[in-house]
Amino acid sequence: MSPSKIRFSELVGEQTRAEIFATVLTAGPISRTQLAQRLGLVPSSVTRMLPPLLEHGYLREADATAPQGRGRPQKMLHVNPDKHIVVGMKIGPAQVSGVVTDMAANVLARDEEPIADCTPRTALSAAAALTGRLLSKAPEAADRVLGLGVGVSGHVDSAAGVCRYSALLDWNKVDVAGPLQEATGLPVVVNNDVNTLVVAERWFGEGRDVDSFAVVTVGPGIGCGLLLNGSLFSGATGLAGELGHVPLDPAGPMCSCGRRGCLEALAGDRAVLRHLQDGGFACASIGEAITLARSGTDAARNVALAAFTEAGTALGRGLAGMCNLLNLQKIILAGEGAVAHDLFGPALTQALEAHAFSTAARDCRIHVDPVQHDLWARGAACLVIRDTVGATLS
Amino acid sequence: MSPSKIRFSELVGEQTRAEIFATVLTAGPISRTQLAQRLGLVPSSVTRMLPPLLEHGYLREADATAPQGRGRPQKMLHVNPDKHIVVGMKIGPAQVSGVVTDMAANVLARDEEPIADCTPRTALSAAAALTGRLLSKAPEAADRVLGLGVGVSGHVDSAAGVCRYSALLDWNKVDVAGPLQEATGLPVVVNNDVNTLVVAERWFGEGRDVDSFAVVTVGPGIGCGLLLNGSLFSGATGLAGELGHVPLDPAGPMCSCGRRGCLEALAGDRAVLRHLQDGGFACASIGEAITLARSGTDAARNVALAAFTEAGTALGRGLAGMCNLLNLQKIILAGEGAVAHDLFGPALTQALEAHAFSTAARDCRIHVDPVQHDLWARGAACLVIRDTVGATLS
DNA sequence: CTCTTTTTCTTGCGTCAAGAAAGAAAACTT
DNA sequence: AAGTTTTCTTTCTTGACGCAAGAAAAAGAG
Repeated sequence: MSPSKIRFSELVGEQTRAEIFATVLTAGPISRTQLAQRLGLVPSSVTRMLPPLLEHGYLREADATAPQGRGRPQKMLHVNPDKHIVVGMKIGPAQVSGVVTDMAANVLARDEEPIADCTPRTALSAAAALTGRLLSKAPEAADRVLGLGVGVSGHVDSAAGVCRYSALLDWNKVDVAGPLQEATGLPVVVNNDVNTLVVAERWFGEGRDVDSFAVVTVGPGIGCGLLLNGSLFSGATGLAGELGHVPLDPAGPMCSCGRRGCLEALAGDRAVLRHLQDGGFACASIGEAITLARSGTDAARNVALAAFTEAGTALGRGLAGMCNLLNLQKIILAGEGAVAHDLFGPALTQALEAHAFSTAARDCRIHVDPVQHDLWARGAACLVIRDTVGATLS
Repeated sequence: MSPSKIRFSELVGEQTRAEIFATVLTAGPISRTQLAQRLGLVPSSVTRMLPPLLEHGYLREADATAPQGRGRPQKMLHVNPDKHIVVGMKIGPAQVSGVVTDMAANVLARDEEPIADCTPRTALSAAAALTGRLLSKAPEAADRVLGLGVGVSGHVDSAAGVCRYSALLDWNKVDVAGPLQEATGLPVVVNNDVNTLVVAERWFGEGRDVDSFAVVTVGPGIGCGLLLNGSLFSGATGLAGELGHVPLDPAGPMCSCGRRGCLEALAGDRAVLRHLQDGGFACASIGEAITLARSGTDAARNVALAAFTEAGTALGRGLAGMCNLLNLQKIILAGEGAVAHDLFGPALTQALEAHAFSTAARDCRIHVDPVQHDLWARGAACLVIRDTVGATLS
C-alpha cells in the first residue's frame, strides 16, 4: 500500500470559507498569507476560497496605501461592512428589542417595542413590526438584508426554529421562525438568548482568544451559555447551561423552581431582595438595592453589602463547580446584574478561588462585560452572520 | 457563480476509516450497505475505504452462510479479533494491573503486579515487567502487538504522554510514555484513568447508544470522565471532570483538598466512614461499612444505612448539577463504590430527580456498571485500539 | 535607470475524498 | 430458464487542497 498523504487541515469547503470569514472578522484586516498561516492552509488555498466571499461582498480588499517594506504589497482583506445588513432581536417578557448591524456586527440602528403580554401572537407580531421599523432606519446603502436573528429565553430547538418551552415567557412549542419568516420575508435564525451572547463574545468580544468559556448572565435568573472546544455547546437536547439550578446548599432558601438551594435562589435578584427584607431594608427592585448599597445610610449599606456579598459567594461557588467540571479558560459575566459587580465581585472572586480545585481552574479568568444595552440583540445578529457565511456560500 | 454542492458528510479520509471501524466494532457484524446508511455515506465510499482496513487485518469478512432472503448476499464485516492484540494497564497506588485484549477489547489474559511504593521509577518498571508477563500469556496466534495503553489517575497530557500531576500517586511531571516505550518497544498511549473508562464505555459498554454521557467513579475519591457530543471532553488543559470537588454544601465537612462541602467530602468513602464513626460504629474500611449496612445489628444497620443514604443524596445532588449544566443523556456509575449501589442508589435517584431541572435532565438515565475487575485496564486497551485505527492507517 | 532581491499572490497540476450512476454478482421467485 | 431484488463494485465527475513554479509589485543595489 502506498503511503497516503496526510491532510493537515481538517476543514472542508464551506467550512473553510466560514473559517476564513471568521478569521478576517476577528483578526482585523489581514493578508492572504497571514490567513493561510492562521488556518494551517497553503496560501493558494486561501486564494482559491476567496472569490465567492468577495463576489458576495462579504469581504473586500482594502485600498492599501500604507508602505509595507520590500516585496509585493499585501492586499489586506477586511469585512465589507456596507453591503449587507442583519437584524438581531431579543424577545423578552415585557418588550422586544432589536438592532440592525452591519456584517461586522456594528450596531447601525436600535429600537424596541413594548408588548402588553407575551403570548406568542403578541410577541411575534411585535417582532415583525419592529423588524420593519428597524429596517426603515437602516442606511439604504445596504444592498440586501441577510436575515433576522432572534434570541429567546428558554429551551430552543434552533434547527427547527422552535421554542420548545420557556418559563419566562410561558411558551410551549412555539414556532418562532415560521411566522417571522412569513411576516418579514427574511431568513430567520432562532436560538437561546444566552447562546446568542456566546456567539457574540466568541466573534467580537472576550471569547475571541479562548476556546472554552462560559457566558453567565446575572439578573432575576442566572443563565449560562457554553462554548466548549471552540463550538457552542447545547447538550444532547439543547438544554445545557442550566447553571441557575445547580444545587449548592441543602439548607438554602427555596427556589422559584421548587427546589432548595439552587444557585439562582442564592444569587439571583430575589435572593438579594430577600436578604435586604430580612435585614429590615426592603427594596422593590434590584436597582434600588444597588443604590442602597452604594449610597444608603451606614446601616442600610451594611445590610445591602452583606446581601450582595452573600450572592457573590454563592455565585463564586457555583462558578467554581462549573470550572472544576469543565476546565474553562474564561467566564464572562453579563446580564443586568453585572452592573453590581463592584458589590458582589470581591466575594465572588474569593469564593471562586477558594473552591476552584486545580491550578487550571484557578487560572480561569473572570471578565465582567461592561453593560451593553444591545448586547443580546447584537448577539442575535451574529447568529445570522454566522449562519449566512457558514452555509449560504453558493 | 455556480451553486456549489454541499458535502453531506463531515468526515474526511482517515477519520472516515476510523468511523467505519468504530461502527463495525460497536454495531456488530454489519454489511457495507448498512455501514453506509449509518455513516451517511454512499455504499461506494464504504467499499473504497475498506481495503486498507481489510489488508491490515483490522476487519474481516464473515464466512456468511446464513440465508438472507433474495438479492445478492451481504458480506458481513466484523472485527478481526485474532490478528492483533493490545495491552491495557492501570497504574494504581498499590499495584499495576493489566490485561491483554484482542481488537474487540475482549480480555485474553490478565495479571497484576503489586508495588511497594508508587514512585514513578517503581511503578513504571513494574508496568514494563507486567507487560512482558502479559504478552507471554497471550496466544501466540497474534501477529502483532499494537501497543500499550496506560491509565493514570490525575492530570494527564495524553499528547505528550506525560502525567502532569497526580495527587493519588504523588507524581509531578512524570513522563510515562517515554520510559515504557523504551522498555517495551511498543507504542504507548497514556490518558487519565477515568477517560479510559469513558472510551471503553463508548465503544463496548453503556455509552454506545448515546452521544453525551459521564462516567462517574465512586470510591475513596469521586472521579468523572465526560463524553460530550460524541467525543471525549478534556477541557482546555485536560483537567475537566473534577466532579469530586464541586462545592455542594457551605456547611459541609472539610474535604481532603482543604475546602468545605465538596462532593467528595460528602459522598466519598471517608464521608461514609466518618458518619459511621459519629454514630458509634467506626469501621476501618468501606467494605466493612457495606457489610455492616447489609448484615449488622439493627442499630448498626440503621446508622450505616443513614450514612450511605446521606452519601447517595449528596451524589445525587452533584450529578443533578452536572446534568443541569451539561444536559447529559446518561450517567454511568463505576468504581469500587458502585458495589454499594443498593445502599445509596435510592437516595441518589431521589436527590437526582429532585434537583434535575428540566425534563431532559430528568430523562438522564443512570446506569450502574456491574463490577468489572478489568474495566480500567480494558479501557486503557481501548485507547490503543482507538488511536491505532484512527491514526495509523497507511 | 536598469537589474536584483524579496515578499506576496496566482496558476497549473496531481491526489484524494466522496457522490452519482450504471453495471455485475448472487440469490430468490415465477 | 427468465425475471426480480438486493448488494456490492466500477467508473466518472466534482471539489478541496498541497505542491511547485511563475507572475506581480515594491525596495534596494549597482
